[in-house]
Amino acid sequence: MSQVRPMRADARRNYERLLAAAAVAFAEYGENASLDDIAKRAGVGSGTLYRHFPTRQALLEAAYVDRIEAITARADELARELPPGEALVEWLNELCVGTIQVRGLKALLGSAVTDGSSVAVTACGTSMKEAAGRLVEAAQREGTLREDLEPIEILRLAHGVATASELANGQGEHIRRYLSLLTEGLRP
Amino acid sequence: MSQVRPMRADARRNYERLLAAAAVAFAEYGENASLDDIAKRAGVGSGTLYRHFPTRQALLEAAYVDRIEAITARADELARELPPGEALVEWLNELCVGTIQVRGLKALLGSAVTDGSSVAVTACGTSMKEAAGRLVEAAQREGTLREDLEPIEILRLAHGVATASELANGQGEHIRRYLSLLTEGLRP
DNA sequence: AAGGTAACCGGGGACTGTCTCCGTTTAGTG
DNA sequence: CACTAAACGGAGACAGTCCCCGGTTACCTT
Repeated sequence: MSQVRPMRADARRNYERLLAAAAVAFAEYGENASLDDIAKRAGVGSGTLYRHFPTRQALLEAAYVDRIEAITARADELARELPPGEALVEWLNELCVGTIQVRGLKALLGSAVTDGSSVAVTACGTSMKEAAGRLVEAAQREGTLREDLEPIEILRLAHGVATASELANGQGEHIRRYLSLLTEGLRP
Repeated sequence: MSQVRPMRADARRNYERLLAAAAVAFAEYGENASLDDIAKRAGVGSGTLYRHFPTRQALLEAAYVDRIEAITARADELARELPPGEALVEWLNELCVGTIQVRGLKALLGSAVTDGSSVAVTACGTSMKEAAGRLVEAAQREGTLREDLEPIEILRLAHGVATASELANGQGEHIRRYLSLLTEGLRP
């Protein structure tokens, strides 16, 4: 029932070009890069862009799937290398760093963990939740993480930490500090 | 040396109208409300708007000064009613609620605690920092708050909590929970 | 190999928003 | 009342989003 027919050659070519151009543009100008400009860079008309990617979100997600995959893969890598609690914290740290440094990624990850967000981002949203879920469960089993925390809550809190750190200086220099404030609490 | 001459009557009138229209528009459409539309609602030309408020930030701040004042005043009120530690937490909770519920306020408060933000928001930024400073210092003296925390860091973290809570469902229902996760830490 | 057709392309154009410029109006003064 | 500096306002230049549809082309079929 799904579209059995493969993409026509020119369609696929333009799709790839758009993706490449989008990655460059989002990295340079952030999530609000001009879509028409992206189309121009890719050497296609804006109509073509909007046909392949109906929304900015769709393009954003497509341009960053590989990076999302890298992040989720990193979760399992850390799980093998470190004790559960440390693995989780380290992963959250790297996640926050990526969120801030890769312009445009923040918007994507944000809507990925937003309740009731569009269907378009469900794909990367669920894989992030699964990756977080494995680390969270392991840490809870180990006894270094509260039992009542959902994986998605951890992701949201990480997003909050990234936001707070971003306010500090735009770079991610305060991530480790704010992350440890979160894990340790604010009491002496 | 400052401008001794008072505003011309028509100027003041338009200024007030713009402020009122801005408050309505920001509340309705959020921080990205159309500025030309605000001018139209106020019954003035867009040139007049831009003359009185050169940037969106300037208008945003002017429209919400009273609310900022209410928030800072609330800090002292809570300081009188509750023990320092509880006063701080309660204030942060109310701050987060306001941040989320009053559309447009988030952007303002965000740039108010951003390092190296424009001079335009310094006014409300410093009064927020002072209000937070009083609560923070009292709590630290009481021994219920880490010594190494700066007031502005608390404000940034509160912004992060508001962001995380906003991701959950758009309303502020998770604020109390995320705030207590922050104060208590993530360990069991 | 040629031809038919569904899929695809591209950019023109309508729309919305930002922000400036400058001719016109008006409040306040003497 | 007249004069002037201050303030007004809206047209218009510019940029971005997104749709629409006449023209093109890749991929079948025979």
